[in-house]
Amino acid sequence: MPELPEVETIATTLYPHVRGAVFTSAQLLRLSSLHPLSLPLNSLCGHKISEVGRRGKLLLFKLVGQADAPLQLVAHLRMTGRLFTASGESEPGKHTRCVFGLQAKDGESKQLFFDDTRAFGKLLVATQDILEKWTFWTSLGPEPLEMRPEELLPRLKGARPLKTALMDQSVIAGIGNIYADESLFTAGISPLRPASEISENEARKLMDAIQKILRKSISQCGSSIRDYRDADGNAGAFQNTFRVYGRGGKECKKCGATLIKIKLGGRATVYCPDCQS
DNA sequence: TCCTCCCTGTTC
DNA sequence: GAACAGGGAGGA
Repeated sequence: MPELPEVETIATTLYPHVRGAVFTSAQLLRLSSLHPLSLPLNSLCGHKISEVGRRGKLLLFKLVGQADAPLQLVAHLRMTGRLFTASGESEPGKHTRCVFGLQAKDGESKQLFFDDTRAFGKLLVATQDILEKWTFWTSLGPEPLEMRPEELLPRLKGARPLKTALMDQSVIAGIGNIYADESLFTAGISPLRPASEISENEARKLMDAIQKILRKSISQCGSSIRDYRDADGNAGAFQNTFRVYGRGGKECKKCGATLIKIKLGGRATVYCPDCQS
């Protein structure tokens, strides 16, 4: 499920395939895959891709048009969304939600596919004005890899569990279930601790852990659970180094205790009762 | 602030 | 044939 490291990997691997390409067509195969605030997909036609980036878990295509307001194509992949290119004329698959026609820099025709098995993902074509009407966008928290260690503590407010706060995209952008559990284990802090009761020292430790885990995962092209692949169809490798995520009931790799699995905010949560307090 | 719903494929 | 996976929207 694409979180920050996976989206970063997709942006990096997709960019060489689409750099300088111009949208020539857009076909939406499932209405609900388009965000309600979006302009029609075919407003992209004639626009050239200048950059592929990321903000939190959102994948951003920066576009250059003729005269009108600059557009961006924003993709939220949620659990099972995939973006990849194909050369020539490929047929949409069972789970293809959108197909774009592209004319590459060298004149070659390509396609950009948005596949999404569970159809939770969304595409959004937007001007800056539209983005500013999207409260999720305007309330996105800072990028964890650009935060200083002391920046986390003041953002951890309220009595809710620390893990719930970490997954709140307005607190810090890009962290989902996997990296929340893994970061908390690395920092040695229980996911159940009330967010507002974290000490300055613990918040620094947690920020360090988050950055370490995210960087390590990016260096291994992310984690592949079931569906995730980068734009070249390759799986990541970070799932092989999970210490708690998906390991409920198994032995803690550090102390041997049995890892506890609970539900927190409706999400599976795994932690070590001895290593995390 | 917490719960349910959205989706579909896989596992129990 | 039910439980589970899960980010975010929207409602209680």
